[in-house]
Amino acid sequence: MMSSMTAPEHPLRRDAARNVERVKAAAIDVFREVGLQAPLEEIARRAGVSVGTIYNRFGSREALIDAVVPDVAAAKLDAVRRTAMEGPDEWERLARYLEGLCALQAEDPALSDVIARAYPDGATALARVCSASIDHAATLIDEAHTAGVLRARFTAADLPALLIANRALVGAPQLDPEAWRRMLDIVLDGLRADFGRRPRRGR
Amino acid sequence: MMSSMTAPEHPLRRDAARNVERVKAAAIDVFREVGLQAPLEEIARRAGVSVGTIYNRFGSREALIDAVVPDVAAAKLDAVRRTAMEGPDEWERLARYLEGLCALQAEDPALSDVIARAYPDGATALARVCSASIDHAATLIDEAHTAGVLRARFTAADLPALLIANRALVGAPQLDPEAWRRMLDIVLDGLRADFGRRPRRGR
DNA sequence: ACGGAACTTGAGGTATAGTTCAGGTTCTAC
DNA sequence: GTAGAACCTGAACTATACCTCAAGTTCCGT
Repeated sequence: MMSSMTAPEHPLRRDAARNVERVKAAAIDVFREVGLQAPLEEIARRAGVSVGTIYNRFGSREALIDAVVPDVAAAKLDAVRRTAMEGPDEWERLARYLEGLCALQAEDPALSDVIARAYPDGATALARVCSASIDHAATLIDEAHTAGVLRARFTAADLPALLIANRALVGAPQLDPEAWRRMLDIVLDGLRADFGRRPRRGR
Repeated sequence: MMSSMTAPEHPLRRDAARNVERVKAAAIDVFREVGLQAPLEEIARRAGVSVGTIYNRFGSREALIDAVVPDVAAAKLDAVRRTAMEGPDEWERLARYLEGLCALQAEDPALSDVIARAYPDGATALARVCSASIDHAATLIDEAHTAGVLRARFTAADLPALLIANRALVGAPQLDPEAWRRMLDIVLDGLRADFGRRPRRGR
């Protein structure tokens, strides 16, 4: 259950504390369903409080996101990380990590936004969680380069593009829900070190 | 210059005709600058008329788009097609066509929407132009398959995903303006027929 | 040069969503 | 049991953008 560690500024009145929990729970649900830009009205409705209460308790959407998303995100990102690290070699670990991130995006709009860094600037706790994930990916990328299994031109700086692109795919209602996976397979093939391929770029 | 062939229903009054042209010109500009979801108010402002006039003359945003975008889109798509057809072989023609489409998306938000099929359903003339382009791509894909230079699993059905993903890249202000090109290079490498690559998918 | 059809205007109504705050309610310490 | 702080509510205001229509303006044939 894990007590939600928001510093006990001045002990909240009991009803207020209860509302905070209700709002958090509702926020998690709604964010998961529609993404981080979900209307606060909907969260309030779901929590059985008025919007005013959300502003009273959290101050802003950013703060609500920052109070609610980092824990969830960290847990899921960590699960992906752990799974990926079971890969037998540098390539497989990187590939599984990227695949894990993309799969997370496909199954959870909130995480899709998080992973593509589509969240308000003020969410600093969330930014921290995100950085950790990116750092980890950067490490995997380095290791893959060192092992010579990753195309040389691909760097950690190209990661956001991959995740932003995938966010568009998983969020496109017109596409087959598995479309992202086919694209990712193509990208992963493109990412492997070039086994005697002539470089493109005729002009 | 090419007279804009909108059937002369009942000959428009001179001032009205002039406004139609102004609105069209403004719409082309604004769509190019911000995409097909541009506020009609902005187009009206730019044309020096009121929104009412746009509705009077075109009836809806869809109709305005359909009156203005297909010509422009057809011309640009055709240019890309022609350039691509100069490629020396099946692969090069396909690669250049895809690259051309993506480059169009990068330089023109309106076309980015068109190419990713992000326009209202009612724009039937535009849909026709789009279909032509997709048909052409499908042909290039077929030919590449026949020539054995394209990974077997990639079909014309995967095209929209590529273009939707690229739209996200060219529209992401946080990314390097050349990021889409690096991703595309990776994808193109992934698209080439597998020269003795072990297939992925360990699990 | 004028009458009426054609055209334009822009304010107003709709809808979505954010954000605030005066006033009413509820809790809790005493 | 009650005072008063803490809390909550929801209407009100802001902003964006769509779409409409009554009233006013412009054009053009005669």
